[in-house]
Amino acid sequence: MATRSAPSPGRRQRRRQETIEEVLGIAVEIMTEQGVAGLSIGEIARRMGIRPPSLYVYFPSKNALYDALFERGAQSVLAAMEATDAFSGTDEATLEEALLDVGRAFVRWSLDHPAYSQLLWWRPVPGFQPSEQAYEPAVRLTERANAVITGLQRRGLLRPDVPAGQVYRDWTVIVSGVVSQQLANAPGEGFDQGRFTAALPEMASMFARHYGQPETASHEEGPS
Amino acid sequence: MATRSAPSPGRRQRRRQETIEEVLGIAVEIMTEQGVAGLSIGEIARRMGIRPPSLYVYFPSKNALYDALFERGAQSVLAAMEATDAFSGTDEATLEEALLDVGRAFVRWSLDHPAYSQLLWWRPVPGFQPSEQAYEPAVRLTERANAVITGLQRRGLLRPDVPAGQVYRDWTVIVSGVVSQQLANAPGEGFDQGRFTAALPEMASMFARHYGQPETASHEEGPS
DNA sequence: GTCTATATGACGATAGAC
DNA sequence: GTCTATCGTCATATAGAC
Repeated sequence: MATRSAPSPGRRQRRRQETIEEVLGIAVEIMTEQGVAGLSIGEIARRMGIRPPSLYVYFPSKNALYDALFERGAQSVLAAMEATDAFSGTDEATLEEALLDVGRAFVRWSLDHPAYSQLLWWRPVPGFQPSEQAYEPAVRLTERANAVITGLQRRGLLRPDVPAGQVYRDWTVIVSGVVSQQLANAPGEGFDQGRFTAALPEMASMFARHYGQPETASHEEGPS
Repeated sequence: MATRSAPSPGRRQRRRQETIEEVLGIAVEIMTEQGVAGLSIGEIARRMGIRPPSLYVYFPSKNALYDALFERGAQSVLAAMEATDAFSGTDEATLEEALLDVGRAFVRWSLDHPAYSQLLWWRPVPGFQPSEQAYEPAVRLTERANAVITGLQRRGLLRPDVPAGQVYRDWTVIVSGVVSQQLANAPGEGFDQGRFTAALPEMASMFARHYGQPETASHEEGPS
């Protein structure tokens, strides 16, 4: 009898990866519509035209699926932040500009990806804890953001009497407050129309006045 | 045969109310342990020593239970805020003191009631929308908080060129940012040990400097 | 009025046929 | 790799004992 020739390992793996991507994409769709906790294996299978057990070939459990989604989201926000001027080495911006730059990028990403935001920044899934691997991009983001603050400090743009960690913490509080208020109270408004995102510029101005180095320009403070 | 005399309506209703309170208390316990979405009718019944269907005598559905919890939580936070100096008429505080007072009270309540906080400020339950009745205390809280800002404005403690609504929005952003960061990243630390709650005083100071009326004391500006 | 007993359908998950 | 069959648990609903 005729035997179908086996597909090459490369092709099989590529096809498998395509299916995994399809699952993740549909999962994000469902989470966006129903909330993160509203995701169900059955609904994914229904939309893919397969039976629920078939999904267990790609993900051993629902939490493993959440883990893959967490990692994907963390990579996405990290990439979005790396693309900002403030994150890419050449920063000639003022303190206020740099703060507004990173704040805007973070808030914009969060509102553009509300499902990922809920999964990453809140804990809506009872039993789920992200694995170390899934969390790693988020750790890198924290490190990079801290490095930005340290860079501002090195350039003399920050008050010397305040530790960089405090500046990081406080700007993080403000930015996450904007995200949290906008997502909770008016998630449909988006970044450009958001009544809370509109607070960002004034917040950056206030923050820069408070934590910025007053007067003294930072250029050429070498020995006279 | 002996017939048990029927309990008086008053007694019956009191007993019913006690049971409802017990259900709500246990529900809060479970939500605190497992997260808001982790609440289940079966677990409540198990802890009460009854069968799940018995609970439907008191609540017609799980969402009705969430609704009662929402209302209870909203009443609780409203009461906590009403107890602050800033909310109770006699406010002789400075702008910074008043802001810190309300911010501290709100953050403290939120950290003391993490389950209610998730239910009230985020939307962790897929199908649930609070009823108007359940939401009413939250509306009152917003009105009262806005009135506090207006009162500060009337006393001349706020910059006249900034609308009161903006001051309300921005202080809300900061306070909710503290809550969100503390609950998401270190929920066990509590108010007094919290690494993010520690940011509140400096935030109030920064905020008061930025939005406060500079110099000019507000006392006796009548005709000379 | 309050409970138990019981049933339905959805869910996450596993075993095994093909 | 996908299916059917099945399990245990969940929210929910109804019937009926007491």
